[in-house]
Amino acid sequence: MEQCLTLFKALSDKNRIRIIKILEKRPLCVCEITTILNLACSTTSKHLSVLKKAKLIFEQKEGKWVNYYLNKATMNPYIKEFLPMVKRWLNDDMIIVRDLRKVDKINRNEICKS
Amino acid sequence: MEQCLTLFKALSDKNRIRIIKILEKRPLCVCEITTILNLACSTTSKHLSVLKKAKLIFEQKEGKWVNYYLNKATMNPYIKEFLPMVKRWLNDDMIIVRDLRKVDKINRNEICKS
DNA sequence: ATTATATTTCGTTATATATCGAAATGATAT
DNA sequence: ATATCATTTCGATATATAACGAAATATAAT
Repeated sequence: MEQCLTLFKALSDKNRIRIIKILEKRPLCVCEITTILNLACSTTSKHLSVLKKAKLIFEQKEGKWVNYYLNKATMNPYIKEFLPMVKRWLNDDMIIVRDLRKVDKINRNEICKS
Repeated sequence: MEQCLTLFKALSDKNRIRIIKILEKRPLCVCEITTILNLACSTTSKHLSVLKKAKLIFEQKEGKWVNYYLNKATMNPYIKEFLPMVKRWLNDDMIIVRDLRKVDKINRNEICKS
């Protein structure tokens, strides 16, 4: 039950859904996600920790960056069913479409320096 | 997006998940649900309105009672995928098992009078 | 009509959560 | 070693939500 609740709670925030949808495209670091969502990076970090706790994503360090990956290969039965379902959802949503376009354009070497 | 969020939010509360799970067994009125969950009936009513707003359930009046039904025949694509999934989940959960047993034993003519 | 029962609405309170900016931490490059 | 950049943690604030009891509403029974 707790696992299930953690999963639903993780997905019951617009910005966290946006994160899941952009990670479907490719892994991203915190500052790329921050730029796309237009949030404070501390806020993005918090959202990522919620998604990580729900086992929807995992992280891998790459130098000074922390890359976040969608947990597609999970053994967790809930996530295993859930992720493919969410993948089919919201692909026509204006916000999601716009976010996904940004993923293509973004370059991590150009953003966080400012 | 809003529809999707409303759905996830509706399911991100333990008592509302419990309601969905007991309604899988059969339609129930507010006072039956209130007894099973052991809440104030105003609280139950509020949870039901959240689930109704998310289109997960619908109501039908029967005299002084209001029966709530799981919206199995919905055309809503999200709900259509979601309900069967939730139906497969949590069937071994202690709380759910206990709730489902209560559904069998409960009799609406014996409860709310007190 | 009056009473009883079921449900919803309203007002209040306590708790949870989203957000930010500042400070702390970790890693790289100079 | 110091400076720089990325990320996380912390503290504060604003908003959302869950819960209750009391009052209001709706229906049924007397």
